[in-house]
This record gives sequence, structure tokens and C-alpha cells, in this order.
Amino acid sequence: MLKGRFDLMKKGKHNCDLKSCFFCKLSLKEWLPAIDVHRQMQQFKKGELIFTEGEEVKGMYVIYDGIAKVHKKWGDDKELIVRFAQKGDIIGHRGLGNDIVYPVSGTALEAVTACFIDLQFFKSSLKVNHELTYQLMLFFAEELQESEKKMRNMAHMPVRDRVINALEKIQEKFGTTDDGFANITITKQDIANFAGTTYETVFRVMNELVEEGMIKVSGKTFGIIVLR
Amino acid sequence: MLKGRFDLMKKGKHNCDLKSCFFCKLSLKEWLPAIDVHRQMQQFKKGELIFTEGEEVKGMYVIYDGIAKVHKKWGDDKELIVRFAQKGDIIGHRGLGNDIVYPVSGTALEAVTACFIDLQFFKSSLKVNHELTYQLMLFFAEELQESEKKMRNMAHMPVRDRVINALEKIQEKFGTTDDGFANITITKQDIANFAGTTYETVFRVMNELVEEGMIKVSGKTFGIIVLR
DNA sequence: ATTAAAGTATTATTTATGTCATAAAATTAG
DNA sequence: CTAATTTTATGACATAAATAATACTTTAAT
Repeated sequence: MLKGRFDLMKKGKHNCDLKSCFFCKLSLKEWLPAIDVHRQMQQFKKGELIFTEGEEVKGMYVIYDGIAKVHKKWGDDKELIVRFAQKGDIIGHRGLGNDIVYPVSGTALEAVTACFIDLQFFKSSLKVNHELTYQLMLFFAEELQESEKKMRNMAHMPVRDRVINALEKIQEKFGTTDDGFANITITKQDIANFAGTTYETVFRVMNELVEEGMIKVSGKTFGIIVLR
Repeated sequence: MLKGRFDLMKKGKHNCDLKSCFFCKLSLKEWLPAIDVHRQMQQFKKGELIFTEGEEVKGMYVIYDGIAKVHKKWGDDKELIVRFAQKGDIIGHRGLGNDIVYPVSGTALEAVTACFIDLQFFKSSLKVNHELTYQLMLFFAEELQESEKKMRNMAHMPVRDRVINALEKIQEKFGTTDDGFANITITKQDIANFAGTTYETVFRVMNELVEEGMIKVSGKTFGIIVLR
């Protein structure tokens, strides 16, 4: 009885119901007990690395709570943010492929709780759950489309528009609060890293946009009023 | 007997042996007759569009002969080449995903013979051939890695290095002839579109590289001598 | 509570790279 | 075979955007 309650508490710690996320939702119900055995809830503090570019791929993470950035470094003082992730998003899957190292890093932007699935088990899951594999394939296809669109923008679109784009994408991703701000706190440096430019340029452009009445800024968040 | 020879000739026209390409190789042998019924050999002249960005996705193409570029337009006089494709490569698969339109165009850089698989049948094939789906997923993962790496380069790497990179990638992809040239003829404009820059910059950089003895140029081809 | 570190603010300067203009050569099409 | 179009060649010029420099402010860590 006591032991039972203890077990419950331990499980209760992560609260994952084995049916909400991409991974569980697309797995056969017969497979869920296997997932239950293999999943591992992990905590990351704000600013902490979840996985590191260049390191051996250990597995995938499904974010249960918090937000993270997925980024790729350039030299030792520049980076490009490839994607933001929040509750329900899978990260680390870029580590799939022939190479056994992560091509990007994942960093918690605020405290993150994530469900870790080791690579071995993840691969087994793909072999067993065809729908999971199919949907993951489609997900990669979508991400590739996004990536190539952004790459084209990086090559041809002027910074100002890239910054606007970045702001739109961020607000779209994290939603809008009642008072019309993007539901996230984010540094201008990270906006710059996402838009593929420098802090100074983001600073300038955002000033312009505020003057033009297109966005509003308050501390480390912003809200889009009208664009274009 | 006569009929048999006729059939043979008709088949002979495309010469595809149903076991060389990605698609056939990863399909169950029981599925090959179905592929045989559905495949459709198509010809494209140099410069001809194979599929067009923004148009409804009709299906996939496996290149049987010739080379093509996969590109994404910007405005009406700029583009970014996302990928080159040659014999054995699949193109058009970027059309998979939620959206039903091609996110890119495919254009023959020299006469192309390709095996066309309509979308409907391709999807059925994925449902039936799990290994195909799995490998396609991995292929997308690889392409995503490539894309994000290039995107990061686009954001942070100086043009000169991007041009060098483009040349390396092209020569690596198409191989080297006996006399040390990349096994392809390609315009400087296309090199520029691949490197994400302008013709003039490619012209300038390639001149530099020739002067520095790092590459050699002959008509519409080039060869890398030493780099870095 | 007290440093240290990270983020913000701001302007001046530099430079890398795109744009423009023009002509010749080469390739493709009728 | 000739015209039309594409590709190459090249220099001058413009400018977008990065770099540098400096100060202040907020946030995180011991």
C-alpha cells in the first residue's frame, strides 16, 4: 500500500499520460508498455544544454514542459537558431541519419522537462510502428520545406524582412497573450540568431518597427500590431 | 513471338531494370509488378521544366539519365538552387507533406529521361513497403541536415567560401573526369544560384581562385586543384 | 549582498557584396 | 545560316549590413 503510493508519486512526477505526444500517439497501443519502460523524464535548467552539436546521438526528447532552441554554431561566437520547441515538440530527431552525431545543439530557454527516448529504443519503435515512421517521414518533409524556404530567404531577402519574418514565426509558434504580446520572453540576440543577423541589426529594425507602429515591445517580449 | 519482340522493344525503350533505383530496390519483390504497371518513362529537353514550384504535386521522378536542378524562386529574376540530381536520384519528393503543391521546381540541365511515379501510387507504395518508408525518412533527415548546414553557411559564411563550397559540392556530386575537371557543364549563373550569390561575385571569386592556382576553368566546366 | 556575466542601447566606421552598365562571345532556335 | 538569346567579361559605383566602441542595466551566481 505504501509502496503503491510511492510508485504513483514517482510516476506522477512526470505526469505524461502516454497518449498525448507525437511519439505515443502514433505507436500501437500494444507498444505503450514498452515505451513506459524505456521513457525517462529529465529536467534541464534555463540555459542548460539538452544535447550538443558534434556529440554522439544518445536519443530523442519530447518536451513535456518549457521551451528550447535548436541551434547550429558558427565559429565560436555565432550561431543560427534552426527551430524553437515547446510542449509536445520532439527535439533531437535531427540526429537520425547515417552520421551518429547531433548536427545541432538543443538548449533550454526556460526550465525544460522532457521525456527522453534512447536511440536504440527509438529505432526499434520505428521498425514496429509503421505509422510512426510514415508520420515522421512527413514531418521531416515539412521541416525540409521550411528549411529550404528559410535558406532562400537567407540568400535573397533583406534583413529587415527577415527580422519581421522571425518575429512573425515566433509569435505564431508561441501564441499571443491577452494583451497582444508573443507568449515568450526572448533576447534580441536570439531573435538575431534566428533571423540570421546581428544583435545590432535586430535592435535597429525593431526600433524602426516600433516607430512605424507595426510592433510593440515590452521588456523581453514583443507583439505584432500590423505587418505589411 | 512477334508480339513478344515488340513488347521487349517497348520496354527496351526505357531500359529500367526495376531493381537499380532507390524506389525499386527498397520495395518488396512482390510489389515490382505493380511498379511496372504504374511507372511511366518521360523525356525532358535541356532547359525544360520537369515540375513547377507552386503547382499541384503530380508525383515523383527517378532520373534515369541526364541531370537536373531543383530550385526555388525569389521574385521573378532570382532563384536558389537547392539540389542537383543525376542518374538514380529521386526528385519531386519535396512535394510530400501536408501541402499539395511543389515547394520547388525541377529543371533539366541537360536532356533528362526520368521514371515518373504518380503521387497516389507512390503513397500506396509507402504504405506497403515499410523499408522504403524508413529509408525515405532517413533520406529526408539527411537532406534536412544538409539544408540546415547550408542555411547556417548562408547566414554566416563569406561569399568566397560559399562559392568554394559550391564548387566542391558540385565536383563531389558529379565526379571528376580523367583530366581533373568536374564531370558537368554548368553556367556561372547556376553556380551563383547554388552558392546564394550573384553571377558577378562568382565570376570574381573564380578568377581569384584561378590566379591562386586553386582551381582550373575550361569553358563551362572547372576542376578543383587544391583547396584550403 | 556582491560580483560577474549577459543583455540592452546607441552611433560611427568599414567593408563586403550587390547593382549597374556595356560589350563581346557563344549557344540555341527558326 | 542568320537572328535572337544566353552566357561571359569587366570595371565603376552604391549601399546594406557587419564591425567596433562604449556605457548602462538587468539577471544570474557565489
